[in-house]
Amino acid sequence: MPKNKKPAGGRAAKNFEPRYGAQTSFQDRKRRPGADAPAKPGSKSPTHRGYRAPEADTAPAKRRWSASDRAGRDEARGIRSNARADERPARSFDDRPARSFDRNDRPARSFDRNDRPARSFERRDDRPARDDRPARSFDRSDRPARDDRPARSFDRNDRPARSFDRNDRPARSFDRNDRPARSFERRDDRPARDDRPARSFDRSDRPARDDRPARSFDRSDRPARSFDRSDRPARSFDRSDRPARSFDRDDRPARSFDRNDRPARSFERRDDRPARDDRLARSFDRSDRPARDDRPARSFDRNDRPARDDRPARSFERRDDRPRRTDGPNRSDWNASPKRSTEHEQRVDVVHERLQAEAVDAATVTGAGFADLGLGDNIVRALAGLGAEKPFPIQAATVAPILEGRDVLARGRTGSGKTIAFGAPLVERILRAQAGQRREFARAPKALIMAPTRELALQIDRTVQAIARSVGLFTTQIYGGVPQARQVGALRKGVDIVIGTPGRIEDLLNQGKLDLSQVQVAVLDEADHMCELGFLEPVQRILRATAEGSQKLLFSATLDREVAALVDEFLVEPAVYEVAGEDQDSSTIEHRVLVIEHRDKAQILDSLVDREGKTLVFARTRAYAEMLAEQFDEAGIAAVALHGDLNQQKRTRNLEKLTSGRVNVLVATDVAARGIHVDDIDLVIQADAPDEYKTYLHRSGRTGRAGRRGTVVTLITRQRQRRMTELLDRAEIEAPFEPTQLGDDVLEELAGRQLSDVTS
DNA sequence: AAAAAAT
Repeated sequence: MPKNKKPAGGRAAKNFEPRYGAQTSFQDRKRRPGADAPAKPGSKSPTHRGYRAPEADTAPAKRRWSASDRAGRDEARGIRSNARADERPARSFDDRPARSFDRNDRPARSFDRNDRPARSFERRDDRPARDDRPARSFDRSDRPARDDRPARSFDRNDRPARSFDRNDRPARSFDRNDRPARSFERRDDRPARDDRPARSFDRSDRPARDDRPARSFDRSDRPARSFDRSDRPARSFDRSDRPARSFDRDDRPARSFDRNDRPARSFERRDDRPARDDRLARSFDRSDRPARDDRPARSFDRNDRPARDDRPARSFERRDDRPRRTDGPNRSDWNASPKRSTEHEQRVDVVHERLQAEAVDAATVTGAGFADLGLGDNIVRALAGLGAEKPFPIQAATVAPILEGRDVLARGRTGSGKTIAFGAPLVERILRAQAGQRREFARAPKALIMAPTRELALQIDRTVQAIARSVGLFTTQIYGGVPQARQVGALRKGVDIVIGTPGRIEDLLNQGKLDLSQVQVAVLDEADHMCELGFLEPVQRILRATAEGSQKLLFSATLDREVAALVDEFLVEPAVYEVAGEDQDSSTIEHRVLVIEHRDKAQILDSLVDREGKTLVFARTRAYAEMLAEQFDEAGIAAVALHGDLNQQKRTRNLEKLTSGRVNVLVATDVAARGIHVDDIDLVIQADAPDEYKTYLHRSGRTGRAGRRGTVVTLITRQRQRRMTELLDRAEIEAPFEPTQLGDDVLEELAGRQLSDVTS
């Protein structure tokens, strides 16, 4: 397909060949009547190869300049007047104005890669392009248009219209429904895959495989993947039934061999398995969780926790506490609606084995500074500039092994400083690897960081870029929802660290515009999430494109065996870390569950959201998130939404509105559940309870960051109490269930929480 | 259900 042609061109782009290309296109231009002026100096360049580089640079640059010139230089000047006043005059003095122009932009750009200047730059690039594709440029120039449109506020009022659009959206969601179809294709592909990593596939589908007809039957049965997931428990059920599976396990020894080099983790695990039966009683004691009875698998996992025995006693205490919890709210209600609960039981929430980790005691590492951990002065200064004077425990734990080049798995709870924990040593490592080498034009990236959402990728870049620039390394973001041109342009010039989301990364990879073959360090943030359906396979393909033996770093607040699919294939003797004493008892987050009548929900949300501090509201669907934002607006509370139905510009802008405090209420889907850091969110409201305990942990982790206080309120109906209890158990969270009606004091208390906190 | 590519 045409894509196959592109890679060739793209690869060539790294060498000088594209320049020939540029020259030819330049020569073409030269023949055009309109390009006379730039043509003259450039026409010499092909004949004087010695001068090729500078002149070739000049020529295309001038071409660009004249084009944008025509398209509206004045406007461009206006936009950049400040920067120009500072820098441009001097440089435009150079022989090669255009080039120096680029250079000028570069600082600006790298500066701005996050922010806006890049935008203005992009605009300029687009302008010439606009002639070619008016429609697109129109979309973009939407911006000016927007200003013209009082429409924004009008939109709000108009939202009926929007909601009308939304009615159209079902069509969209229909498209979404097509996706399953995609996954269908994928499934079809899988057979082919049996050749290679069939194992991950094996794992989930093994039972089904034997009965392949049944599989297809399942599929037709359920449009729902969630059914798949719910099958997992079933799977585990199969486990016990099936020697076959244990047989599979036996097959793994090959794999486990790889592993056995590693900490006895896997070993112990295996040793534990027999022991599990013995421990059943214990697990019963612990959880006496209803779910457990239903799900052998889970108790399995729990049993696996023997690892815990090694850990601080806290986990034990936890467990002792838990029975109390179940005493608490609503045991009688568990029996109240068994049907529903079994239905629900089939839903998502899978508890994987915990990774056995070396618990790093915060006390042992206090006192050590970043410099002591092996980071250079510039980086240490950059970290201080980011407000990180002293390493957090997770950082103290991971920096040294990462610098050693080890593969690392790290679990640190939300807001514990994971980004710096991998970002700083990653930069140091790349720096050391490049010591003495010049930064070449069009050099291929040496490090790759992947995150599940664009916002998170952006946020990571903000941190990592600050560190990287302190030592002269460049980062770029590669994520979807925005035009490729600027990203590709940055890659052409050469970057050291790529930060992005899997979709666009793979896209550019396939187009040959992104070369990962030089990547020495690959990071997966929210690694467990990246191993979930829909993410795992692209991530695997991307990781396979990195350099042989590249270092892999997997981070998440909820890191567990779910990452096994990646660990088995990509990690060698990984070091596994978590921070001792990081449990909910030591958390700064207070959890509350309000049991409400569904008919009161809207008004209760209104009263909760009507407050002073920053509030993040989670909804399950995009449509509901949008609806709630609208509802709050109509109730006189400024609110914006964040979800995947918005274009990237709106997403970015709406999140920024909360960050900057222009609004205090953001209603989001789970796109904002993981990783997003907004400094002072003190209340998280779950308008819809999450289905997975991990989701609960991540959502609630948007508050209480870096030791601040925060409150999480979850609204549920009576029917949901049992599920909620189970979920909180898995999350190891204690939360009172409070029957709540409109006008109850608890609503006032929660809405005013920030004020009372300030006084205390 | 959501997210992640673009069209």
